[in-house]
Amino acid sequence: MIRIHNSLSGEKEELRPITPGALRMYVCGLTVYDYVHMGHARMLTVFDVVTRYLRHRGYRLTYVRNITDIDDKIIRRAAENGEPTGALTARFIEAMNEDCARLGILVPDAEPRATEYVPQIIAIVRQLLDRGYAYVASNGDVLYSVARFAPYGRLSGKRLAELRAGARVEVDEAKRDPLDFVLWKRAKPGEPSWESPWGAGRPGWHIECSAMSTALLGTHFDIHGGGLDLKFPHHENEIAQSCAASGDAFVNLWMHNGFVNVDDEKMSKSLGNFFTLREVLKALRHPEVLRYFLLSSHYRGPINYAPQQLEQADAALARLYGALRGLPAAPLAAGEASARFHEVMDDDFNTPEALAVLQGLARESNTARAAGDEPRAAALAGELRSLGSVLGLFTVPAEQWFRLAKPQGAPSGAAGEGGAAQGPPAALTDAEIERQISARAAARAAKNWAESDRIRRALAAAGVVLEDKPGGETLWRRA
RNA sequence: GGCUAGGUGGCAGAGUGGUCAUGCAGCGGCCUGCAAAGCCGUCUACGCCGGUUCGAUUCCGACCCUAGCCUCCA
Repeated sequence: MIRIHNSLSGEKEELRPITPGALRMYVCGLTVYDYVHMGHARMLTVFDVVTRYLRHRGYRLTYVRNITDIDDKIIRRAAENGEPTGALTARFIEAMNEDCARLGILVPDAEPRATEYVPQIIAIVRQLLDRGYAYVASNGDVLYSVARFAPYGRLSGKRLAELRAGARVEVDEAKRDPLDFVLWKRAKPGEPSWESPWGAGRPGWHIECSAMSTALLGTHFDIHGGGLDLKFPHHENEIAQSCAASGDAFVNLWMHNGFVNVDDEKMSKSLGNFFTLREVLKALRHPEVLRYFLLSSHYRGPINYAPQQLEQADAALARLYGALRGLPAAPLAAGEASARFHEVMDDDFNTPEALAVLQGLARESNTARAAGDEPRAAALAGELRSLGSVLGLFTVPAEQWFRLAKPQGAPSGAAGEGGAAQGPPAALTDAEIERQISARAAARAAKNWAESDRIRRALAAAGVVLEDKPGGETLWRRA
């Protein structure tokens, strides 16, 4: 039984597919006017693991993740650049796809773009007008009348009166209620626009998700996800729109991933503590290190980004790869660890606990190997490998993993600081390293420890660490 | 001000009414020509004050502190 925390009830609930054996999930993706940042990376990774795990559990999951390719920020940025919005968004969609591929994010079953669903958006706006949930304002915008939707505020735990009392909502004379939000925005001169029954305009900020999820998954589906910051008002408004338009239940489970913080504050451009995925990845041995880091805390809690944390993830992951190294691929034998792994993952995707299970498996396998019980070691390593791959780990052959170098000069501090690189040690090629190891092996055979140690020190200075194995074999890794 | 999450050992981070999270770092041991890796052990953790209980880090109440949302945001 899989239990998932539902933001709507604030409690863990049993996952009960609307259609037996199948699941439909919609996740709010990116607004494409800039590069993928760490917050996006967490959202992408969290729902990637959700997808992988639910499929691993046998569900036929349809995963839809939208792309917002028209909005104020896009229009503004395109204007600043002096380029059409389409050129801007095409560029950043491509960049996003590159970043996702590097991070090992599975491609969703559909990635609808708002601009491709304008007819569906217009249809749902019309429906809301027909049903009396929307009105055409004096300025030509079509607005949603929040007061008409009784359950408004249920997801975010807010009441209309409280929200109004917050008084931080801009007063807009065209709105009957300050909390009413735009469904269809009348175009200003020079802005991209589409023809509609209410004149040339473009979709509001929230309606695209209602239109696209309905078009691709139907009016009632299983899971809707996104970052915690979308809970209000975006998801609250989606509920208001979709439920009002269809009269159906809309979404069974709402999942929200926590923020990426820096120095315990939410990452944001205004604070200057903003990191793009690209710059973070540049400092890592492999993107899997970031995945390990992201999965080492629970998806709902905050995660604090710091270079030191990535170092720890690098070391922890190396320990796992170390257990995999040098063992023949063994057929999977699902043991106690698998049962435990499923137990904790079934409980609202407890990835930190799942990683602890993997670490335990590594220790057991190492112990068996040290005792000379290679079949058992191989079986445990096989279990480790197969469970890890459910989380998207172990995409690199273990031997190769240790040949990956950790780049120098990790980005720390505020973005933009281009820390001066320390004199990087001359990188040795694999072949050169192997040659040195052969020379050292000869010295060792002659019990010439001075020469043997000299070579080892020289390699160490170049960032290569040696490990002599019992059989006389010497393994190496880049520190 | 309203609402919502949290405060765990040097660091990160799970979890539980009474045995161990896990990883990183440190220390001791085994192993090793010496190392490294690995294994074993170790380092008196659960914000503060009350309450319930045979027993609370875990349940209840008050308090302090932090973060987030209430405005675009993954």
